[in-house]
Amino acid sequence: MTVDLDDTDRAILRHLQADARTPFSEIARQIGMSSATVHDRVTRMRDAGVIEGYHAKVDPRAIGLGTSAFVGLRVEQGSDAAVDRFVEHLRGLDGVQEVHLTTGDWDLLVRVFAEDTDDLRELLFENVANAEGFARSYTMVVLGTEHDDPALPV
Amino acid sequence: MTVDLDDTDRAILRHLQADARTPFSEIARQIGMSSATVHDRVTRMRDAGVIEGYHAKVDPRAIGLGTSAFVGLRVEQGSDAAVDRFVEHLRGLDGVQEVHLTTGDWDLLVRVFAEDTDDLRELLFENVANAEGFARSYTMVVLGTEHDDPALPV
DNA sequence: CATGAAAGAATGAGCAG
DNA sequence: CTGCTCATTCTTTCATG
Repeated sequence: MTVDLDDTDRAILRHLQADARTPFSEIARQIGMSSATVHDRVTRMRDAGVIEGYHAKVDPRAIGLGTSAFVGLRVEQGSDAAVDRFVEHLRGLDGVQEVHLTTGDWDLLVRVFAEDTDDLRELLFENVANAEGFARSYTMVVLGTEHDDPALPV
Repeated sequence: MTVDLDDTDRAILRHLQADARTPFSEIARQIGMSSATVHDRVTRMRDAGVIEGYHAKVDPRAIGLGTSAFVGLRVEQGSDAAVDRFVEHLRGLDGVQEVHLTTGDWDLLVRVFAEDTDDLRELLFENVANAEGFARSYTMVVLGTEHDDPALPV
């Protein structure tokens, strides 16, 4: 699971995190290596699971998802199995982007997207609060995203 | 800001969200259009800001970031200017990936990555809690990410 | 929105340090 | 073992209908 990465690998990762469609030849030029080498390193990092994928980042508002929120969720009698079943249910819901198990007041912290507050209410009341195992929720509506850099510090 | 997207655009977005390096020719084949058309649509959506970018998704653990957390933050006398200054400070910190303004108990909800709990403590105590305007924080350590789909439902 | 052509990139084999 | 050169194939890109 742990992978050895040298400075070359890290430089490549920085480029691909910033723009996953940068031509390998361009990355090669910038780090002073041949594109074959870049190709090689990238292949190795994909195979090793360091690079999990390449994804277009879409503006939620542009596709009509103007509302988003973080929702803290508590599951009844937070047993492992109960939480698992609940997570499975959440995973199937449109608009649920991330589900995290966390320490603190809730068992789960969930990131959701919705068209508007009506849509959000529907998602929460009809699809989350009605689910088996649900105990209570705490919704933090996102008023603004001030920073969102998909790149990790490599 | 609002852009009209037809079914073709949406199909293209689904492909690029799932794998941003899918050749346009392959997308074209799957949606029954020429690659020139796909190229055209993609260019338009990039220019319109619908597609904000393409990013490699890197496994945090593979690069030594085994710990992550959501941190709720309260800013002293939560005036706009005070929050803005605080956000600016957070933006400059390594490991701070997202900063959201939210409703609820905190002014800000922040997603952070760290090497381990020691590194997380350092980030929070030395770089966040010491900053001007800081009032209090509430840290939710991520014990597990059960779901993390970068694709929005288009 | 498609066709077709020109430019450029990805990919893989084999070679060199 | 790691990176490079080279050649093939495939993709991107753009002018045109």
